[in-house]
Formats: sequence, structure tokens, C-alpha cells
Amino acid sequence: MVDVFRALDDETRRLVLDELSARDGQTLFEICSVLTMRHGLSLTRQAISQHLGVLESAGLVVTERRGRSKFHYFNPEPLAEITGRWPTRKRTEQ
Amino acid sequence: MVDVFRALDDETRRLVLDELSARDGQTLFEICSVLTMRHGLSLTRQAISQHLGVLESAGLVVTERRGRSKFHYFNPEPLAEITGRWPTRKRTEQ
DNA sequence: ACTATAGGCAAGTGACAACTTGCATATCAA
DNA sequence: TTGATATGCAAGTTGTCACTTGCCTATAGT
Repeated sequence: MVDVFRALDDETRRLVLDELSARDGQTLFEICSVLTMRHGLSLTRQAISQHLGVLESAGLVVTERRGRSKFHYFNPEPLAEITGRWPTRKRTEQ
Repeated sequence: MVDVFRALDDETRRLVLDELSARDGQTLFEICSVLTMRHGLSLTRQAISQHLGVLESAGLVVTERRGRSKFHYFNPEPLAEITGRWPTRKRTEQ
């Protein structure tokens, strides 16, 4: 089990969320190629797979397997743990 | 320069933000004692100081020095980088 | 000046995380 | 079944982070 904060502490994983947010339901290979093409990343498939595992473990990505393909979907609900923890208010000291 | 995501990827730092959010303007020693008393942490003063440095570097804490004391204030503005990056919407695939 | 208080700097250590490499499994097509 | 596709598992390496330890600076009180 990985918490949301740790899952988000990696630019590659944040880019994955960006891409899934833009186009939901991509496979591992699609995510790999889009990260390489549009973001210049040169990571192995296994590296991206591990990142997806972290995101899934944190609940930020849910998956669905059909045949030999696995589709990944962005789930923003765990982000509420961040937005809800510290009430966004202005400083009023002094 | 530390980004917001990295700064939040540590439970001690999140607790510091909790405490500053509850009572703004505390000094290093006050934060140390409150973390020890209320959260059972047994960290050295230097450890907490380094955490405050990370939070300050990320812009989540701003400081003000008066005499030999340094007061710490919670600044929630950098949190917007998180809340604004991924539009919070529900999944609509399938 | 002396002492105590509040904090800072820097090197060293242990643990963990990101990434690679190599091999294995499962599905689809011929 | 043979081969290609899509993904999973696991060990090893490297780098980085959290924490400690030891010493140093600066302010305030007497």
C-alpha cells in the first residue's frame, strides 16, 4: 500500500496521470510510447510498469484487464486526502 | 529548490503543516515539543530544522526572524499546484 | 565578560526508491 | 504448435533522503 503523497512524488508518475487525464484507458505500451514521444523520456517498459503499480497501489489508477491488454484509468478520488487535509486560507497573523 | 510534491512526501513534514495550520507562528523549539508531546515523535532538533528547511524551500512555510527566534507560518498557496494540475472529475468510460 | 537560549552548518550512516536486466507467463493469430 | 504480442516477477545497482552527531554563530540576560 502506497499513500497518495508518495505516489505523487515522482515527475514520471505525474506525467502518467497527465496523460491518462487527457486520454483515459490506455495500455502500458501506449503510455510508454506517449511518454517517450511527447516528453522525451527514455525509460524501459518495466520502469513504467512499476510506476503504474505504484499509482494503482495508491488508488490513483484503476485497471481493467481484457485479453492480453490491461487498460489504465485515472481515478482522482485519492487527491481529496490532500485537498481536504489543510484548509486553504490566507495568512492572518501579525 | 524543492517542489511541493516532494515536500509533502513525508509524514513528519505533513504533521508540521498540521500544527502550523492549527497554530501559526511557532518557533523551532515549539514545533519540536508539540511533535514530541502530541505525536510521539522522538526526533532531534536538527531533524525538525531540516524538515522546516524543506518546507520553506517548497514555499509551504514562510519564516520571520525576530531576535534569536524564528517564527514559522503555513502558506497554503503552493498547494494550488496540486489541486490545479488534474481536474477533479469522475470516470465516465465504459 | 560570562552564561544560557535559539538556531545553523556539515559530514557520516542506514534505508529505501528508481531503474535496469533477464527470464517467465498469458493471450492471440497463423 | 509456432511465433508474436502484452504484461509480470525478481534480483542487482545506484542514487538520494531522513536522521544523527559534533561543532559553530548569534542574541538576550545578568
